[in-house]
Amino acid sequence: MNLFDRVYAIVRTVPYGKVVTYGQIALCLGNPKLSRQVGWALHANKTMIVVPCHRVVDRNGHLAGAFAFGDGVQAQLLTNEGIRVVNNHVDLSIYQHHFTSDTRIQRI
DNA sequence: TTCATGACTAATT
DNA sequence: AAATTAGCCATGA
Repeated sequence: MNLFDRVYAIVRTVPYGKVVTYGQIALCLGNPKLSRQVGWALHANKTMIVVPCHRVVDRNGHLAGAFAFGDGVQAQLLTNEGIRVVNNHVDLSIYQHHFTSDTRIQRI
């Protein structure tokens, strides 16, 4: 299975109204150093309708740049899910999704 | 095979 | 606190 497909599979598990970090996904892939490839996978993602890549943010809760979705689009999508987005930033302590058992616990 | 690149992260200025 | 540097590694040329 491709790295990309694994990334998509993980991202699809993120529930409505929650977000995850690239590092978390990388950790689920087995190597926390893969965070860049995670972002790259999402960049190459053509099925953004199926894969909720707007729920993926960086370690600080900052949204992706405008180049990825279009200016303000990701913020709007997250807002529609009930997530408070301020200045392209979300509060991870509230909205970060906690992966279950089979995945390692992410740093807080 | 070697080189450059990137939706990242951590450490240093 | 903000900017820069360095490490990371799967792709594509």
